[in-house]
Amino acid sequence: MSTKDKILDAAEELFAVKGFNGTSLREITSQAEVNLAAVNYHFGSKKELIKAVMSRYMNELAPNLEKALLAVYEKEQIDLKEVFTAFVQPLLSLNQFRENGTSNFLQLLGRGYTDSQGFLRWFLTTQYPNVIAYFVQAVQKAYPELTPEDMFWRLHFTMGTIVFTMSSSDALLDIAESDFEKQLEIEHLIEQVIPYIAAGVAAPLS
Amino acid sequence: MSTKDKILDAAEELFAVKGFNGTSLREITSQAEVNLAAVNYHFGSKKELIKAVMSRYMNELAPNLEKALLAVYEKEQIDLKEVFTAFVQPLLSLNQFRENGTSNFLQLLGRGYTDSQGFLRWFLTTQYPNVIAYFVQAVQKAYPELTPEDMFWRLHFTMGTIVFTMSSSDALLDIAESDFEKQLEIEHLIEQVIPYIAAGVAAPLS
DNA sequence: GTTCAGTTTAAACGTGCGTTTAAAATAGCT
DNA sequence: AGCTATTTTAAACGCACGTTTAAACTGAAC
Repeated sequence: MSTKDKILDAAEELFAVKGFNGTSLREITSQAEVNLAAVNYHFGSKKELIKAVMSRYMNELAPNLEKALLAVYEKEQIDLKEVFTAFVQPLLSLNQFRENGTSNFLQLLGRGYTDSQGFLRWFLTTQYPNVIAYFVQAVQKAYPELTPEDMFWRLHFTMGTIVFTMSSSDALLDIAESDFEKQLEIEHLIEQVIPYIAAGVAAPLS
Repeated sequence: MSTKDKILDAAEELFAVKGFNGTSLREITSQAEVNLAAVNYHFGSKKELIKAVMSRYMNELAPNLEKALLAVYEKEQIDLKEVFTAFVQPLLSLNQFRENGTSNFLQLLGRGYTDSQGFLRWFLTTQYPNVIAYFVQAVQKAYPELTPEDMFWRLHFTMGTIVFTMSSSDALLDIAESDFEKQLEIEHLIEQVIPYIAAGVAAPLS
């Protein structure tokens, strides 16, 4: 495996667990068993490394997500839950792309939103605008009474739910397992969250 | 104003905007116009300062919150929305306690959850267990069909929504204001979020 | 006026960070 | 084999951080 890939793999894992700010290049290169300077040689800077880690996933995920969301949009009648369910398969298929792919990616997403003040928001909206556009389209068609302003807020609330849940998903799953004494996986978490956010977005207008 | 209070005020403001990790003691003491060493003299360490900032709010908030939640619990019939609405007055009254109190506190809450890996969760559950207990009690009475496991997940999702929304509330309100061309306040955000989380927690069981 | 606990101050300490440097090692090509 | 471009390496750089030190200052008590 190339030095570049070794760095990407180690960085992905550590970033997911400890956040971007909380992970040093020394930890990454130590876990990857490469020289410290290799990060700056291959990626230029820590910030570029973060982008590279995210891009590896987004380039895999975005086409699948766009396809799934468009498919939902084409339907005559859309249930809001279908819109959110459209995310499930593309996300779960990340497990075939990389080991622990789904969980790692979602955690990275969470880290990116809460760590480096808005950088990831910029990255996603500028680099992958179609995903967001198709998603909004589908929600609008499923729930046309929703005003743009209500939509704005509810989608941000939804983003918050996802992002927070996923960035602390390891801890949550641990607590839940010890509390309820059964083994839980990320799929279980996804199953739980979809009805919640679908109901939230579909809440009656005041 | 005492040095201690000057430090607490400056720290609160900076922590809310830039997070705990993102704020250095030098920034705090510079804004407070006190000597750098004063933090360690008066508080012992940065971690203790963080606790002190949070405690100042929680000691004010916790009694009001407990009272409001107990009042809801005493009712014969509880609508879930009432449980969440019980938070509103105690939270808004923080604005009389300190300028920008509501917004600062909610942002701090968000920072605390996503910054320092679980420290705030420990702090809240051990130092203010009644708030959480009364809240769970009320939800349970409002929606008795909810199993403990479903309750567990939905309350964490709710926490995520609140915490994420509030930790980025300044940015969100800015975007919303420029998009919809009207002036928005934190109260507006609270109005929006309550139907969302109430519907989420009340979602039908699958 | 002296004493003394409490407070403030400037300076320094040690540590860990991201990044840079320049030499050494490696791999590809003729 | 010899040259060249790429990659790896050890070491150091400069900086910012939280914390500690010890001296200077303050204000009330006697």
